[in-house]
Amino acid sequence: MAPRAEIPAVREALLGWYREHRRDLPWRRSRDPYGVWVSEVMLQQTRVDTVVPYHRRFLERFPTVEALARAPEAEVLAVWSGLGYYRRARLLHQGARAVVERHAARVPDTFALLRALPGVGDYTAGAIGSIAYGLPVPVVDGNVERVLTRLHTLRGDPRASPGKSLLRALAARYAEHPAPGEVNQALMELGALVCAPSAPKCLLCPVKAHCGALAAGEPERYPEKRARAAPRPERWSALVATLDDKVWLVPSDLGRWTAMLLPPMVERDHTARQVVSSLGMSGIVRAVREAGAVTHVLTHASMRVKVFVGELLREPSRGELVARGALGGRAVPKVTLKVLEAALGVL
DNA sequence: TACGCGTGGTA
DNA sequence: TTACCAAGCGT
Repeated sequence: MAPRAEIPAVREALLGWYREHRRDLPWRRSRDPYGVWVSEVMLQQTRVDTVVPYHRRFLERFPTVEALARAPEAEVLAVWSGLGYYRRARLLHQGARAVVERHAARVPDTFALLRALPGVGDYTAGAIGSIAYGLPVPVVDGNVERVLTRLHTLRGDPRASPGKSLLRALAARYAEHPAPGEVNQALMELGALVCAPSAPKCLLCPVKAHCGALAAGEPERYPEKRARAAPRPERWSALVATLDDKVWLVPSDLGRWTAMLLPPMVERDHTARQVVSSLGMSGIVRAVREAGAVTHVLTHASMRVKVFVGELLREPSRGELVARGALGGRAVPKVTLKVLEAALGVL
């Protein structure tokens, strides 16, 4: 099916708008492929405003791909702490090591070699390739998906085949241009600032004259994506055990926080007596009492965590005692901070 | 293909 | 408040 919108005309209007309205973002101030790579991984499923301070800190701490490759994973996770989707950090770290080993510490400049790096999928390979190296390759993220399905009135679920490959082919035609990185960023920027999921600002849109969905009076009908299941409720009990000014944390064996530091916790709705027994802490904690509850919502689960506090009688043989002031330098997810705050007051 | 993976912003 | 969902990836 031939798209209705004329691609060269849309692209020029889009580029003109982008030159005028592009946000001044840290990773747009240079084309350093490593800096672009870090930004693209951080931006996966994460808002720009959230990423900005993390990107700055990350590049201060790991200014080059070699510096990142040299670092222990725990340090990388510590800098990533709070950003979420921690597997991204592990894969970026593995990717940096792969670049040092396979490509003499130079971020590769072909789509295929980028795509072969850990944590780099079609989107990220396209973004690094087009933005850092000017390769005429497409990107299809949530923004591009929304902008192009609306412009070209593409029906059906764009995440399923054949919608996915049609969309990618269409985006590839937009990227056939001397400045593919600008075109790709312009498509994403329009999706972020104007062509929003709900209440799009069509009156301000530089390509409104070309938009099939607007002409039909139903821009919000697109994209026709499947609804996501609600997070399933989970009931947890956590025990915050203290020794002087330190708290006892253990490396998590949950997939979502593998090896990151959490208070001992169990997926049960327990009493104080039960949580001590269930966690095998009889004989090493005393004065255990309930200290409230916290809620932590993830994509696929909604955790309600009952928080218990107790005093350690001695140093445990596993896990580690961490001073409250030292949490900032460690690999600690938000749920740990929430539970500790409920147990101990403001950290 | 469908699911698991964090966190926070917005309506 | 609930629901959606944001510059996705790996399995």
